[in-house]
Amino acid sequence: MRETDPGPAAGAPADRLAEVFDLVGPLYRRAQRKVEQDVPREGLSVGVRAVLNLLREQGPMTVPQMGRAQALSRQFVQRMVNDAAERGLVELAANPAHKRSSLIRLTPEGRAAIDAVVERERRLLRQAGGDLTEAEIDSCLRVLSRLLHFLDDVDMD
Amino acid sequence: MRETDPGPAAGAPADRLAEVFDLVGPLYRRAQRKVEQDVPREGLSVGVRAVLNLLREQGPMTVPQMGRAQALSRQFVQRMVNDAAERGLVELAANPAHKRSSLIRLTPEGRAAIDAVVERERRLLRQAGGDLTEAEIDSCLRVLSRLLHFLDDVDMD
DNA sequence: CGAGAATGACAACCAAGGTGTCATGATGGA
DNA sequence: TCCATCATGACACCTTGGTTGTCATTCTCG
Repeated sequence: MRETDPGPAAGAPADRLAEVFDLVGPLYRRAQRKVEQDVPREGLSVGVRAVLNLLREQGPMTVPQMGRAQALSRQFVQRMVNDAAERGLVELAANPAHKRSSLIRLTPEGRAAIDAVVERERRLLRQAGGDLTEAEIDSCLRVLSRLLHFLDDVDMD
Repeated sequence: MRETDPGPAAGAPADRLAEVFDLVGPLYRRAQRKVEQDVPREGLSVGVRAVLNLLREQGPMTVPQMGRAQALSRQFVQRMVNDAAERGLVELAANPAHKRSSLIRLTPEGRAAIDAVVERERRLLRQAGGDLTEAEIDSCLRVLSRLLHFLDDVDMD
């Protein structure tokens, strides 16, 4: 009767991948809520947190680079960076490669702020980890990265 | 110098879990964009798609149930359901368990619409699947579910 | 039966994030 | 070297996913 019959086994790989797909939404919302209720302690917003975290992990980079890295528009990242700069969390550094587009760098205050946030998140995740094995988490990372890169360049039909 | 030193190995489980955490944002955004550019063919919005998909997978349920299932507010789901109902994609069915809160059910049109969407998504995901093994995807599902349920009940601090 | 919980309806609101545009400055090719 | 072009920053506007708050109703259960 139905044209697509997932069946009780739900076996095919693409179907399981679809399950992953469906988990992303709820997960994102809850994660965001957690971050939202934690991050204000340092006076950050979710967007600013994302930017600082990126800088924390990848080192100084330009605004457009960050946009690409996080799948966000250049302009949005710019706003977050400006906001962070006003609060003294990041600063501009000369970019040898491009004169106009300066590198954004964490200030000591910025580093302290994002470190505090990340540290709390990790404490939380440690609890969540439970009996999950490294191998499982690695697989998860592989799957998600694959999905991420794939969604990046493919257009739907 | 830094209080949290991830180190080059990035080994500890909680750190890897943090990586998963960080992937969720970009993934969500790209996934959402894909869905956004696909879903209008059936005249759906992202929110309506989520509702229909839920009904498709879990069968008829009430609005509050759906909200809980997707980590969305009751009211938001209600809006989506009302919207879907206006378009004839879902219909109300008497709920034996609660007289006031009716079960929401897919109409044939609704089923056709969501099936079409899901089918296209699956075609896409099949491509994305590539050489990912079932086992990897399973691990991924386990990790994400764990994370999801954990974030659900725990409060920060 | 009465109190309190659950539901639907509706309004107000918030914030994430995108888009469009402009001016300016960088860059690379003829 | 100069010009066409691209990339960047700045700013305004908008969309919309999603929440919160409130009220009236209805259900449920002690």
